[in-house]
Amino acid sequence: MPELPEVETLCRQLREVIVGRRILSSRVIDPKLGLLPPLVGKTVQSVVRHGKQMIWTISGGTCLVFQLRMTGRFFWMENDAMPPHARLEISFRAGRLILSDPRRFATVKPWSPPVSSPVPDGLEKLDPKRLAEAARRRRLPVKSFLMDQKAVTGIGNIYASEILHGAGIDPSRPAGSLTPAEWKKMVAMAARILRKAVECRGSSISDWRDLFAGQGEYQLHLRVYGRKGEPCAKCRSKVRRIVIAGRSTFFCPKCQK
DNA sequence: TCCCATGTTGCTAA
DNA sequence: GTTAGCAACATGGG
Repeated sequence: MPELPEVETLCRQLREVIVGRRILSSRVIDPKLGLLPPLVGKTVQSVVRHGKQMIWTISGGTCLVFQLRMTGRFFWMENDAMPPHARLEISFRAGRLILSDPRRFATVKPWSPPVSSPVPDGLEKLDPKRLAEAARRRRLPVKSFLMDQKAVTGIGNIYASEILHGAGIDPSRPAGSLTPAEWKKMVAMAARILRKAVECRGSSISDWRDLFAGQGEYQLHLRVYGRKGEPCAKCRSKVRRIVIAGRSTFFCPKCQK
């Protein structure tokens, strides 16, 4: 489920309620999630995002790396209710944090050193020249390249379609065929769209909810994703749906070349 | 019943 | 080495 804007939203909200707070108890409800080191009495020192991963630094030097995959969500609970599909519960003085995950794809892993990565993040200032170089001579569809977490981190299926539409680029084009000007446009659109989506606290197209169970609003701004057969916002041609690498891909055949 | 789903990994074959 | 295609993971909604 969550792509960069959704994970960023959770990180920002989590910082408000758990950073600097002591853990009173922790309980892995579904062991498929992963095993946790002892956390009771420790403090959450920081919550950062890299791509779609969320990384907590815990006092004493441990890091926890969360991957929410398709349906993982965090909920902050200040009463005794338990959301459905709860997989992990961590209690603080002010409330409980629940990781809920219907499809059970989410993972958490302890990690000893600080997590760092040379892969540029979609919210950072991407460098069009670096991207063009990484894509050079590659024939895979540019949409797959954008979603390759080893090329750029954080862009998933929804925002890939949106960014390509914004940049006017056909998602099936070989990644290596884009001109420097097209990479420049792509980087500008990625920054604009992802920033706006973060401001909107993500896209609630089916069931995404933020830490406080609120809906995001970016679904109201989606131009092509999920809009098969509807008129393109730019040229009124019909939006098409195709499948690339097994994933639904939405684009306008007239204004994306 | 079937198809679809905001993700990732691993295998096989071209 | 690169890429496409597929299955797997597991569950719920239309």
